[in-house]
Amino acid sequence: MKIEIKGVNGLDNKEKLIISEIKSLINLKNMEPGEKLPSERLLADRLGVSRGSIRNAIQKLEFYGLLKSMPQSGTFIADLGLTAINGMIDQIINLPTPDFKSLVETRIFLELKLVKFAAARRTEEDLSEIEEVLEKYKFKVLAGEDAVAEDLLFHLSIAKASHNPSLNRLMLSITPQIITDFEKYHVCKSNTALNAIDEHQAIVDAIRSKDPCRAEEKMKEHFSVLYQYCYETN
Amino acid sequence: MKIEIKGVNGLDNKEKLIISEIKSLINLKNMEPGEKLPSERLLADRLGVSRGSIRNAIQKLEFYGLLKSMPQSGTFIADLGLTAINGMIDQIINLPTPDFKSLVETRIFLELKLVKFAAARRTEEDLSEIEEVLEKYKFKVLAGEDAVAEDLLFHLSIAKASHNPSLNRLMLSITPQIITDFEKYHVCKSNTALNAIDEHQAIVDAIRSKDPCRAEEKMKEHFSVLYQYCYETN
DNA sequence: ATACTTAAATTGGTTAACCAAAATTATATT
DNA sequence: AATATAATTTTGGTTAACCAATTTAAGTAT
Repeated sequence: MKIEIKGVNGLDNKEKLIISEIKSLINLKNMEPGEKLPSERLLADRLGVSRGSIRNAIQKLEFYGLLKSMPQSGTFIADLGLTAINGMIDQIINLPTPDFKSLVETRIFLELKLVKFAAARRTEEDLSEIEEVLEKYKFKVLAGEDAVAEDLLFHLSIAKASHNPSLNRLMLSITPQIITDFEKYHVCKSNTALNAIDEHQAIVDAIRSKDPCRAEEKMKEHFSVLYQYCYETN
Repeated sequence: MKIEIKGVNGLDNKEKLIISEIKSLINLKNMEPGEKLPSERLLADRLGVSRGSIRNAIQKLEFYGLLKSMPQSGTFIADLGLTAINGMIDQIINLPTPDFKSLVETRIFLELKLVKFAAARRTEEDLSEIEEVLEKYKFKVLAGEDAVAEDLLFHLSIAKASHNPSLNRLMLSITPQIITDFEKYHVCKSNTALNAIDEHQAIVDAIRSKDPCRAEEKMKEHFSVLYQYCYETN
């Protein structure tokens, strides 16, 4: 039995409630940001839920950098000031689940930058890794087999070579959703197309030459079909 | 007692180990992606750790869209193919902790796009929300008070108006780290500067006029000092 | 044989008890 | 009185038992 993974991000109602309650408590106690949050036990008791639920909610807020748990010490609030904390939590709670178009838009935007950085900053090791992945991709395509995974790894290897962990992280987090949506909407049947090989090769050549502009240009060409799909419905 | 929140992202060694073991198990059993992961109990037993630790690791991978837990049913692997799963997990485990420069670079890159989208897509409601936040910012600055929080909320309100949840999410996740690093490195003392008011106002004007190019231009001006800081050390 | 019903087993989620490290308080020593 | 030391409390992390929904298997009537 297969199942669809969707709504990767986003919080369920219980998480939203607990996070909201935590926010209220921070305000109520007029806590100094940078100080400790009440202990998990106290929070659990105060909100009438288990510690596990509290820990789960804390982990979500840790992802956004608002909290940080220290073993045997406590959970600390980011030193942002109450106003900022409130504003951020409100936005986090109300953040809509990204739709397909947002994801595609983000991916194109991201990858055009990532490939520029990669061309500018790639090491010899990065380059050989990219080329290695490309070879595997070629092999699969020429064998007439499905090469979605190899295509994905090619793009991820470029993201890695960008040497910007922050952007790389975003790339990693939106990639699976895009891939699965792709297959759902049947947007891209060209993963096995032969011309994609040339496009990939052109990108690698630009990266090898350390030519950011050309790299971006070639990536844009590679995304042309996707680009149209994304903006024709505007 | 205050503490510094750092290394927001990134996994600790135990998490890395468990995730790595899960990867091995998926490969060992040659599991079909899209299918169920072994149950938490079985994983905990197999890896010699508690279910809680397994659940923690699963939640991390859920963030990257590789897994999805369904109540009373099981944890499902994203339908990406084994090769892709392996590649992604390897990259996730080895993802470096973003340094300050990466974050600043990402923020500038992000916000230049977010403000363009905001100018193109903002609703009347978005606009009045942005203007409201700006007024609060002005008030604080003119009163000679610290306005870091209000500055932050201004930028977040623009991010929201971009109507791209995916980019907005990234913006939210890097913001606290940047703010705290700012104060640490003393990069920007100009948060209370009067000229920042004019810069913010110019950005809002462009958004009101639905002029994406001008919005981006004004945002670039607003970031000029930061921009220099980010790239002068190149 | 097939379709339907029912009972047992499995699952992720929840709760409560336990652990070791850290922080705090109390005590002793100079 | 100030400082160092030891006992106690508090903390996040871990483990184990429990719950309800789901899934699977067995049973039964058609």
